[in-house]
Amino acid sequence: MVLNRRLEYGFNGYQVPTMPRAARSARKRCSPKKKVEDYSMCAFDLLATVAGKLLGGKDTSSPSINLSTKHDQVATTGGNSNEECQSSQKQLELQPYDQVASEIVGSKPVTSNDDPGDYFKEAKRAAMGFTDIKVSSDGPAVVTSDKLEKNEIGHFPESIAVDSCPNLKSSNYKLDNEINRKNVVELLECSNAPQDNGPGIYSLKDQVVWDAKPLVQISPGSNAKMSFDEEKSGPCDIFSQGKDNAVLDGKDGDKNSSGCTHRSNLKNPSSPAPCMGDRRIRKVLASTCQKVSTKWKEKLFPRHDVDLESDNCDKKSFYKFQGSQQIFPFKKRKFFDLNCQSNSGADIDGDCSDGRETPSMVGQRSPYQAANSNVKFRIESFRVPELFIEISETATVGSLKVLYFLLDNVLRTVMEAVSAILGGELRVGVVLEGKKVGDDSKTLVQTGICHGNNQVDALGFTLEPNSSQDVHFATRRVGPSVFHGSTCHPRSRYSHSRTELYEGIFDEPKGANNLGNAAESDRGSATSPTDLPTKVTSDSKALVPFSAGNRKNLVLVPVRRKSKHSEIAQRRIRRPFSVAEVEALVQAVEKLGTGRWRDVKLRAFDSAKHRTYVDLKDKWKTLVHTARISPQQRRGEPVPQELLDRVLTAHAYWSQQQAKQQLKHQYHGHHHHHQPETRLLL
DNA sequence: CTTAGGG
DNA sequence: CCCTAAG
Repeated sequence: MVLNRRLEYGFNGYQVPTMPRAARSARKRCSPKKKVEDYSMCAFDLLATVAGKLLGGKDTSSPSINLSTKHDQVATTGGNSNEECQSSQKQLELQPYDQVASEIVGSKPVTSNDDPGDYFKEAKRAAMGFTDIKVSSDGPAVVTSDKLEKNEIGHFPESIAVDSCPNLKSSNYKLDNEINRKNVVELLECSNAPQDNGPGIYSLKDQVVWDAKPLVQISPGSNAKMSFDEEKSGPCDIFSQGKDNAVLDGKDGDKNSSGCTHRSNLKNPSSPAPCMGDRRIRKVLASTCQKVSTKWKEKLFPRHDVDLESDNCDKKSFYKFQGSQQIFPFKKRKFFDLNCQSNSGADIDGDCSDGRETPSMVGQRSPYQAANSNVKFRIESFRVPELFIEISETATVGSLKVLYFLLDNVLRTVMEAVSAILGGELRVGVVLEGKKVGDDSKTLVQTGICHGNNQVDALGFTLEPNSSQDVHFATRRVGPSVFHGSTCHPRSRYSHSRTELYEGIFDEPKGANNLGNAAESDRGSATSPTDLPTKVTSDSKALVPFSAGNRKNLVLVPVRRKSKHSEIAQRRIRRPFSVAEVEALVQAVEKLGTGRWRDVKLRAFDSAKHRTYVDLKDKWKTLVHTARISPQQRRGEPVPQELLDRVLTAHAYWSQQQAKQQLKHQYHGHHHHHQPETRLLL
């Protein structure tokens, strides 16, 4: 028995802060709405990119970067700040892809006969687009999680400082301390609302961060100064604010970007972060992302005339760098396909089966330091997308803030996700009608799973951490995710049928159809994303992104879904109404009218779980429209004219009734109004 | 939760 | 189909 259903993935429980309503509406006009998961996914994507960039290095020897968070004040003073690596720091380590691949796929072939746990684990991982990621939380690192736990705020409560190499003059790099930062986000939000140039600064988030298009590149190799010294200015300019104008002085012996041969054995936490030259963040206009970059530039530096092209010498080295590295096609597309699930399902095909490409470890590493926490984890393999961030050499601190914000967010998201997802073993649970099916030895029949359709609908899977050492994650961070509906049992090996998992295959009831009998999946009780929780709910551990005087900056807020089945909303698959359904609908409406969709639903589609009253209402709407247009303009399965005629008739009738009712009310409301209601009934 | 409409 | 303001 095979029940293909769509699986939904996401960073359970995490939401990306939303922007103010006003900004939202503005943005709405320009870009399609995105859902929380999209942001999360994108964040992940971006992070992958950034991390890859940071971690990458042609010398795949042992590139690694340190991601550490400090609890203490992040006094980014002098190169000294690098005392960093305390025992508790995060370490990302890149390792040859193949090695990992074999570990994931090879050594643990997942077949239907194997432990479902592995199966889902892989599926989940794949869905996350990190098939090739591996995290090991061994070593002294693990210990650190405790600290995090203690922290009320959550894992990465405090700001993560994107620390630069020692070369960077701390005096100028006050991003962290001096800027009374209202937090980048806040700045963004406040400063935004600029003239109505549309989305305003928010587009930054959208374009740069979440779109995951290549936009940011961090090129550690050069010591260019941040440039972009913006002119002061414009209202939209959030970068030129008072002291924020300090210009980063990235001076130092610059090595050409490609040349950073850094040594540092990042693996050794105690050793100062190797700084390959200065860390420079600059804008890059990769041909592939030119458009985006431009956009970004426009948004961030509205009036800046900086000519990216003429971005001096660095440009040269930059391109060199770029060229030398292998751009890894991050199958973003695929990534999203998995998540967004095409309705037709046709879009998803074998292409996904090649989930593993050779990771290109490219780029140069730079000390990348996050502040505050002490959890360590290691990424042994990382898929590197294309390119990213870019900031000029003379950008002001203000602009840095933006970058900071971006990176911070991304990093956090990734770290969280990685930790949560890969930090521990995952356990698969089977849930039937809300109850867990504990006995794995029972047969499907015994548990009733293979029975009626109802059972099937009630079948779900949970994926939850199983690591005792990561209780923290298990309890708070990762709400059990639920794969709503799925195959009764994993079939075939994952590597080949992976895509099948993602397909929400819905076998349309052909021909004679049962308006509702068919086992039809339903998106389930997906909870709709809520807006940014700016408040802490005692049990959700959500954070207050920013509060005055609080350095803690924005973070992804863990949100506990009300539903135990924490799923991320996903657009339902399209299920065209069959003629039979239309027939049923028409009949019901003829009887009940057009204002009682609830009743219509109960009357004619009670058993069709996937047809909500709203759906029925919408269908009626389209039916009316269809009936009014010429047959040539109609699409889809043709609806008998007879039915369409009835639709028009019924529609006319009930519309009249409705008008009648309204008039009646009006009449009663205004006793002086004596217009005979019948007058309009003609 | 339902309606009613716009997207 | 989705999203939501309204009721």
